[in-house]
Amino acid sequence: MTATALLDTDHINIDKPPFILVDGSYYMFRNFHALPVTMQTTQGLHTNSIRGTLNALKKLMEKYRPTHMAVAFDTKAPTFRHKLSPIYKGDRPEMPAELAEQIPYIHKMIQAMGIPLLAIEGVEADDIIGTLAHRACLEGHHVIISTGDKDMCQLVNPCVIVENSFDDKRYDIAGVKEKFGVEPRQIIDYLTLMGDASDGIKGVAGIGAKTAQKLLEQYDSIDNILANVDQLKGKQQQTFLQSTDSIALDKRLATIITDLDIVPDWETLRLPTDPSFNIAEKRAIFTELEFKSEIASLNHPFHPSNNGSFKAAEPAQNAIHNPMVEAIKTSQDSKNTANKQWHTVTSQADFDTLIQRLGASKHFVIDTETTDVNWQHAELVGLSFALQSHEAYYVPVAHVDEMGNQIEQLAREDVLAQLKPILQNPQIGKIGQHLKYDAHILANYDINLINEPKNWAMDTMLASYVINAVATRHGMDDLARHYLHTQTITFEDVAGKGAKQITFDKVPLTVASDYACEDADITYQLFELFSEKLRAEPNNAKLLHELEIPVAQILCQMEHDGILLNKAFLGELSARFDEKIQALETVAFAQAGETFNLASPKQLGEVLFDRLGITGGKKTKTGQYSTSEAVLATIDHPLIETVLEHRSLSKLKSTYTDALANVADSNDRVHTSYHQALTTTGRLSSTEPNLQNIPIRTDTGRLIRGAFIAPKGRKVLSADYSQIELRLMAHFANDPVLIRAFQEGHDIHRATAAEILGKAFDDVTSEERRQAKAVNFGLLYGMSEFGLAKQLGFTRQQAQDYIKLYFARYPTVRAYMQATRTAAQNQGYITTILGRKLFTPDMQHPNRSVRQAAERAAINAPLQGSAADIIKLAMIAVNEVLHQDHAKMLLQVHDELVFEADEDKVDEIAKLIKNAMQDVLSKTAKEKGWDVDFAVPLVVEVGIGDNWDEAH
DNA sequence: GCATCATCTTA
DNA sequence: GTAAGATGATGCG
Repeated sequence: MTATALLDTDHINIDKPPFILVDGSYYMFRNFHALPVTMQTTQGLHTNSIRGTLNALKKLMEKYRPTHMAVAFDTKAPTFRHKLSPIYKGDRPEMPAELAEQIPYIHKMIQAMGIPLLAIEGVEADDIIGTLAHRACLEGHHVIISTGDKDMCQLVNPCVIVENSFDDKRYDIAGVKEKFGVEPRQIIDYLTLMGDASDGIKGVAGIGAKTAQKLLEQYDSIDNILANVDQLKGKQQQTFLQSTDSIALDKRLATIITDLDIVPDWETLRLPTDPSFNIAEKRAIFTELEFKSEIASLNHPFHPSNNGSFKAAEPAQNAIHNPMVEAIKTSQDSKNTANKQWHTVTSQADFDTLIQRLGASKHFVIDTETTDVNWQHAELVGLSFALQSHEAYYVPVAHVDEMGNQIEQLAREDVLAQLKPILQNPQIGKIGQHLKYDAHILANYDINLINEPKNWAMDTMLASYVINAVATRHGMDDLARHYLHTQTITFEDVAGKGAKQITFDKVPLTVASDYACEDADITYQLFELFSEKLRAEPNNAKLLHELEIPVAQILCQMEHDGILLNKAFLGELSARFDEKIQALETVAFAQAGETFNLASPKQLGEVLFDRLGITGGKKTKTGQYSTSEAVLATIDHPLIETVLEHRSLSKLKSTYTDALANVADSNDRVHTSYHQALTTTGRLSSTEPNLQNIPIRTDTGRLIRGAFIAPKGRKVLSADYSQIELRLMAHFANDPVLIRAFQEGHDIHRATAAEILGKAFDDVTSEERRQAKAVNFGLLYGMSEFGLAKQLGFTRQQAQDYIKLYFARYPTVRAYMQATRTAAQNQGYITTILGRKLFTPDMQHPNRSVRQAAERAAINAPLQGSAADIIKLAMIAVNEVLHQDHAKMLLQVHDELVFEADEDKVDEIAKLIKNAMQDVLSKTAKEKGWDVDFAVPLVVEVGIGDNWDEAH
């Protein structure tokens, strides 16, 4: 019996929020198949179904603001339908393990959210929903059943609507008619006639959706069809007569029960109205699931980015939303439940106590919170501290309320004045995550954190990098996840992202304090963990304290100083380039016979290969024509030269002349950022702007280097290591021929050519030298004959022969390459000259090309990595001999250091630098306890000029 | 508004 | 063939 007959719908109050009944089992399955199975926590728990179910529930609650709700689930226990029919749902395959593991989490999550969950052993979710919908109707509620199961449409009546939040389709009475062509009350018969294999309903043979619809339109019900079976045609009549038994069974299977013996207690189906309800449980489960935005919602329930968090319905006119009060509740709660002691320090008395503890400590964590990731524009907003795990302090110094008004807090200058002696005292070690940034910020307030390497007890980012550069990225959130299995509150969680992001001073204080305290706390926990790891591997500790930390402090100084630009000159170049670019564009359009965007590879490809009919176009992996220089160079057409020149000038203008002028400060100095924990080999990288890829190869490009100058009375000085990676290869391979060539100071490429070709050194042609150079570089990059052939325009056979010849002359090099490969394969890492372990993933990868790429990287890693070690050490050595008043180290470009130096002392300074750099292994490394016996001389070439072009 | 692709710059 | 970062175009939301 369906509910309709019993209903008197006049008393239903549609102004009240509807009672929402959710088919939990449907959402669980549907989301599992709809969302990628790659959604997993770092622990490998699949979360696609959990995530999808959560989103569906949130969407429903947002939409209807219900006061009452229930989610029903099937259980594993057999139901009466199983007893009725042996095939009922019998064909269904075993539930995938990836889904099964999610079920307990889905249940736990729903319960944590305070949503009534109904799962009754031996009862199907459909029947629970049917019964509750029926009861709710009788009591005058408007009901929405959320499911994608069409069977449920039998429950639709004037007060029950079925809705699918997957496709947003709603079925009221008219909707059901439109979709199925029958009344909701006929759905059971409709299903019985046509059958439903997935539900074990056999149906009547030969009857599908269309016939079922037609029959029910004509006869209204199966009972009536059977009563008039004689009217049916021969075959159909036969089938019906034979099917009466199975029809009866199918009908029972298809009928959703609406009168189960369960009495809903409406109070137990009421949703909580307080967003902080169960917050600890919510936090716990979302943390375990690594649902960052959900955690953020808990921390900051009224943030604009938080549009999906659960907010229970309340009459709008009564709502007194006080974000601060709510935020305090949530953060208090989180502190208590996690058993953490996080404090916000706003009174002088509390701060005095903190200062006392900091001053008496051996070391502590410090972290600064600011208004900007770029230290040049950042304002200090607060500082957090940790002296032990699970305890942290946040001292706000420039927070404002949502109106932008100052809030009660200690004054920034007072706080900093009291901290300064402690922060500058190297006897009290500072611990931090990416301390270079904090050092920049504090320097802006005249506090010097880079006075001595010892002042930094640890930088957790650098420690992680030294321990294993590739296991994880080295941001704090990554480290917390990887090493502490903790999902932290991210900055985006508290401040939003993109255009809507707010600055940290506007984040409500309690939320900000939690975030900042967590950072300090996590950093302390990482410090303890990494200290342990570093004790186990003393060379890593040495790399951190004797190499990376001193380098970080030097980089801080270099970034702070910045290099002077000749902005007027850059402006001239821009104008000149622009003029030429315009002219080239006109020419290109004439040559192409049409106008198009020259900067668009897509349009250019179409013009060249489709319209001008040029053949030999190569496609990129996305299927469009490649128009890279290498491809265009093989084409003979006047348009090509124009395009290439246009491209080259556009590149120079947009990437260099325009961009550099834009990032210069008010004193015309540019401050790059060096990233010290990014590359897989130990190299630095440079961003905003990247000053490690300033042009030099072409004359036009090289002009840009002329814009890097020194102030009046100073010169630009450049010092670079000559052939450092090849020297390292000679050393590692211990190759007598190469070592002798370096010892005798020969041009190494010419010497290589002479050796391979069996010629006298002076008889080597420039073409032969070029080829030898390509092979030498190829070796450093783990070359294949294919790659070499491409580089030199050789056939594969020629390339193979050439390599063979090389290895015949340099057998030790071949042995070294093979030994590196083996080491990477067997131990999973290679080591650099200072013993840095560089892990080599994918050496056993089943995909051949991935594996070969890994092998090439493994061959290159000790060479590039050792060169990186050497120049880092050189920076330290040079810094020790340099007088800050007379010269500044400004740039590092992998094998080159760039300085500005007083003109009258520049020759003397050049000698100091050259010697410090050349002696870095024989002297500096040894002083710091690395025992390196380097077989070839390190040679440094120094240039001096009025700009970087002249100096190089 | 944001992510990805193709291209080009360096050591 | 190694290691990086920036740009404009393009396509998705």
